[in-house]
Parts: sequence; structure tokens; C-alpha cells
Amino acid sequence: MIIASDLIRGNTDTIILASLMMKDSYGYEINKNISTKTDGKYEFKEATLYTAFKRLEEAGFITSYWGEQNVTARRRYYSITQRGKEEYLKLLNDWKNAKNMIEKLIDTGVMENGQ
Amino acid sequence: MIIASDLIRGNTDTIILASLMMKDSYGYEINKNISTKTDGKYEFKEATLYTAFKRLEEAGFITSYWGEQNVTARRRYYSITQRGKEEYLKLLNDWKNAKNMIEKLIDTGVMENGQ
DNA sequence: AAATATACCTTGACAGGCGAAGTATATTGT
DNA sequence: ACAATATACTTCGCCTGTCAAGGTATATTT
Repeated sequence: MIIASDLIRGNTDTIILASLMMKDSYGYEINKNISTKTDGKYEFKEATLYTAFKRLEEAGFITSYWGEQNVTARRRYYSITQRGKEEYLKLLNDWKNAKNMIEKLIDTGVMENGQ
Repeated sequence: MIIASDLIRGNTDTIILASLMMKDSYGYEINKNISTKTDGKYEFKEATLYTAFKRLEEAGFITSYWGEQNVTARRRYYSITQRGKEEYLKLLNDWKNAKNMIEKLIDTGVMENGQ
């Protein structure tokens, strides 16, 4: 998994909501898309992913429904709600702030490059 | 505290090690410096800070010694070790990778600005 | 018939953050 | 003189999120 999960923690919900901003999707697909986007460097552990879905649904940020009977296994699709969209924007902003703050705090000048 | 601690988690050790890269310091001072640098937006909770010191010392990344008797309360100073310096560089690199990955995963184009 | 891929779910352990409470000294305010 | 505040460190126990491990079920490939 290469990337320490404690560095992703706090962005889990944002990542899931971002995926659902595009279109309704289901756990397995979301995870595969993440894997593709990161060249296989990251993927949620299943338990983490499904725990997150439950948390987000209970909070009213997403809703779910069973997909049509399909060729492979059954799929539970998730859809982002209006409140979820608002939350996503808030989380995006939180990340922006946290990121800037962290950079300010961990930089000692040893890595001489602005990006 | 404005900033969600789950967004900082994973950078706690890096922030402390970064502080000690400059000079030996003690908990209270490190925390005040963080508060100053962030315009009061962030500060470790005491329990978090001292837990982190213990963790880092057990891992061999820092060492500690009691400061000279001084005008106010007694101070336990921390010093970064050679292994701690190497760890700091590693953590800095981990952060850089995680940051890029997160940005890639949470961006949907709704916030139209490159920074 | 077995292996693999798709797809979801739950339990229990573990680690880090932190509220709360405690200890001790020096300075500042009234 | 006494209280409040600032400095400074420590420990206990709870909470939350991650995740290893196990389970269920179907379709395709070997």
C-alpha cells in the first residue's frame, strides 16, 4: 500500500464523496478507480471502505440502492445527496487549509523545491 | 482548533521532528511556536504532544534531558537523533507523495484554481 | 471441479487523539 | 496577603477510524 494510511485518514470521506460527485457508483468500482488513478499505489481496505459508506449514509451525505440484477455479483450503488455535496465542498476547503498549515509546519528548508 | 485532527494525524511526528531539526526544544515551547506559526489556528493537545514525545523517544528518533533550573517551571528538552533526522526526511517524502495522491483523488474540478 | 474475479458484510483488535485530572513553581493583579 | 494566571509536565481512560480475518454468494475461466 506504500502510502501510510494515517496520511489518508481524514480524507477518506472526501475521496468517496468526490467519486460520487461524478456519478453513482458502488464500492468495488470506486476502489478500482482509486487504484487506477493512483497507478496501483492506493486502495481502501474493504473494511475501511464499507465502514465509511455506513458512516456517510448515517450522516445523510449519501443514499444507497441495489443495482439491477447483473452479470456478476449484486451491487449496492451509492448516490451523493445535496447535503453530501455541501459537505464535500466543506471538506475540500478543510483540506486546503490543513495542507497549507502542514506544509508551513514541516518545512525546514532541507528540501529545496517549491513543489 | 478549526483544523480537523484527522487531517493532521500522520503528520504529528513530522511536525515535532521538524521543530527539533532547528534546535533542541521542549513541549511547551514547541506548541507555542506552532500556535504562532499558524496564527493561533493550531496547537497540539497536551496529551497528544507528550504521547508523541514518548513514542518518538522509544523509537530512537529523539532523546531527552532536563533543562537547567530556570525561572519558571522545569523543562524537559528534546534533541533529534541521527536516526530521527533520517526519519524526518523519509516522512517529508511520504507527505509529498500522499499529498499529490490525495489531490488527485479529491479533485472534481469544482474548485477552479490550481492552488 | 477448482480457481479466480466480482461484490458485499461483520467482528474484534489496535493505535492515535484527547478530555480530564493532577502536580509544581513563578509572576501578576487586586 | 491572596487569588489568578502562566509556565510546564504527566497519566488514565474513552472514542474513533483502520484493518486483519473471516464469512457469503454468483459468474467466468481453467
